[in-house]
Amino acid sequence: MGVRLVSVAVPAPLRRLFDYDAGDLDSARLRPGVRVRVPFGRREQVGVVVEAPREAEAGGFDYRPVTAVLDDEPLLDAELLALCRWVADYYHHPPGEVFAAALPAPLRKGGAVQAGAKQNLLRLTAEGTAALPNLPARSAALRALLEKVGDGALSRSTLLEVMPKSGAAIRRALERGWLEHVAAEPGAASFTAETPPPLSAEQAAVLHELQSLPEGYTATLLEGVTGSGKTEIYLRLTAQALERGRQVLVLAPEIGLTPQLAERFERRFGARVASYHSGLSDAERARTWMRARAGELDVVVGTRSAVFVPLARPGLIVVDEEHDGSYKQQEGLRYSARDLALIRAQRLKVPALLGSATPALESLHNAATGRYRHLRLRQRVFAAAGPRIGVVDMRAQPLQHGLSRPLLEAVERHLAAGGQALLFLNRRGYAPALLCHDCGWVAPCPHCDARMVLHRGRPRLLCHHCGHVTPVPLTCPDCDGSELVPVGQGTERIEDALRLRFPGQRVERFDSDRLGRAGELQRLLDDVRSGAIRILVGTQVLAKGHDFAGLSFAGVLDVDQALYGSDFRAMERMGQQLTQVAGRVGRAGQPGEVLLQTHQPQHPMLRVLIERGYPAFAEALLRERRDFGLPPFAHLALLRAEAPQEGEAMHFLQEARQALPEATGVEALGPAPAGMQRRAGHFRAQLMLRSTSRAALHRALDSWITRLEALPAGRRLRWSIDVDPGDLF
DNA sequence: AGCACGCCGACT
DNA sequence: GTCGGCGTGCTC
Repeated sequence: MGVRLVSVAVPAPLRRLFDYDAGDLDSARLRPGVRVRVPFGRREQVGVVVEAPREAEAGGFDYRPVTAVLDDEPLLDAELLALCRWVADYYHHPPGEVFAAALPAPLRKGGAVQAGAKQNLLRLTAEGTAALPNLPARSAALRALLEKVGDGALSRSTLLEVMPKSGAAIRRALERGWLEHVAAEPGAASFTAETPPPLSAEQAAVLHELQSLPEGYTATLLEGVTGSGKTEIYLRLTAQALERGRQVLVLAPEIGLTPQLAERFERRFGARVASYHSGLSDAERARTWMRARAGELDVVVGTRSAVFVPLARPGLIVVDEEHDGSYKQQEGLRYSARDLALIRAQRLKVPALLGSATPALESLHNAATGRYRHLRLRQRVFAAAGPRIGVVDMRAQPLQHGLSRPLLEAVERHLAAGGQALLFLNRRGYAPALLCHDCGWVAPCPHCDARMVLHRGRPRLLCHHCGHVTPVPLTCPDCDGSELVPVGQGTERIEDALRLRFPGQRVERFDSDRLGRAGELQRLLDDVRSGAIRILVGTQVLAKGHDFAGLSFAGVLDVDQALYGSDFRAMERMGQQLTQVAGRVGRAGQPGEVLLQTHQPQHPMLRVLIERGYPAFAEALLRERRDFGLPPFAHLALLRAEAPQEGEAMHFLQEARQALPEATGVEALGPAPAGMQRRAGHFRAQLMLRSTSRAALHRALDSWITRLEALPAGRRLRWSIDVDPGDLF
């Protein structure tokens, strides 16, 4: 007597599938991709059917029956299902957890979410157009709203993202008949669409080349300097895809960039566009996921996790700012959304387009070896040529709060000429350390090998690694001395210093502390564009893709910090950040200026970057990577471990190293304590595997992990595998 | 990850 | 004498 068994991915940290008795459930209902409720230990779980039911001999094992089938149609189509299985395989991650990562929370929990409901765009009516000039001065919100919509119809959801808190104004405008709802049309060329701007000759050439690619999968790296009009290329290609009745998936590195992108796509096509990122509610995400799956959306713009959004009619996948490190998830399932985007495009047989002004070394290498087509946009569309880049030798420079005189003078000069200035410092808070002048004590984090950072907005000491907070001590806990001095500069301190130095000029800070609330960034960006904000101080938030038309100066306050990062990607990131910051600068007809503060003005890599630009810099770095056998010339995987007791992680990793299968072109390095050994109360260490052969690396990982799971030492601590690690610490 | 089972310390 | 500490083992 046989049984019918069905393989289910159950959300548990176990690298295997579980078989259930299909009972008398119809095989047509238990298709792969369908969610099921199944008993699992003492509880019930929602899992995903991964393989069609199969007949099996009733052996000694007593399989438990499937409790309920949750979907009539597979929730995950064949492509998404295969993608998830591939991800579980490639990242050596528990399959159930991969499915959990791919599904928005409500679906993961077994809920049913309706797609349906057509999307409405808001459009300015004739009455609205007439009312706009006569609005009283105090109706600022209403005016801003009507002006925004006047530029082209937008959906309510995008509107709320780019203009937070405009909900009331929208309601009022609808009541007064100044705005109206229009149904978003499927595909391109709806009546609401804006007219595309003319292309530069260079853009036209690039577009022509992209449009004459063969059907099916192609991968293209679009290397375009800031302001060269990459987005316009995305839009034109999207137009083509929509005309063919296809959907487009656009990935952006961070939440702050998606609303503007979504806005541009909506404006252009009046089409059915939605954004997908962690700033949205679970319900919104689930709805977008379902609508994309049903083919009701034409364009999805989203961050990392959007790479798992199903597409009913896939036509194009775009990865904007493809070099950005935030495409790599840094915990749990450590996937790279950029890499997955390419895998998906390949499997879906659609083109993939990777855009960046500063491509990742991996992508440049892929282009050089012919895996990607390499297209370039070298000219800026509006601004004059790239900025003049100068270096301030900080040695023997008197500093005011980390600001040198040449830098302050440059800011002054540019402000006087009507420009705006940006100061970049990748360090939040007021000061990175608090020091006792009497005994030399420095406030440490009790849980990490790190110093507490002094914050002044809400005065406190904060650990940037574990979030530990303490009040600011008035006296030294060691010697009772009362002279505690903030050492070094963070963005808050620079902000204060600039306010003092440039009274009457609006200075604003852009970092994750300041931009905590959703929409705050959009508001500040509006004030930058209107010219109200004269000086911008901020962290990498400012190096990411925002356009500032009036910016004529950028200062990078601490280049050295990046020059001596301990990670093998530190130099690459430094070059990308400097180039991105420099790219923000320059107005029409005026080239702009960049100053880099450093104690190492002769640093060879810095010289290459400044004198010969990012492409030459990247080439030099690639040679270095080749010499040291680092990616992209070798492939890495990391076994990370952390334990509350010192030495435990190292001990486990020693055992793990012993358990490594016999050398098969795979080399083990370590174990070594992590760069910051103790973090959040855990001691951390890692063991690196390296191979020039991806296949060999994965073969080794496969058998190794099986042995690791059997290792008793492994059960007493947390360990994880990181394939293609983004950084080594 | 949960959740139960199991075998040693301070409480009504 | 029990309540409960978290080590260990299992989940079709």
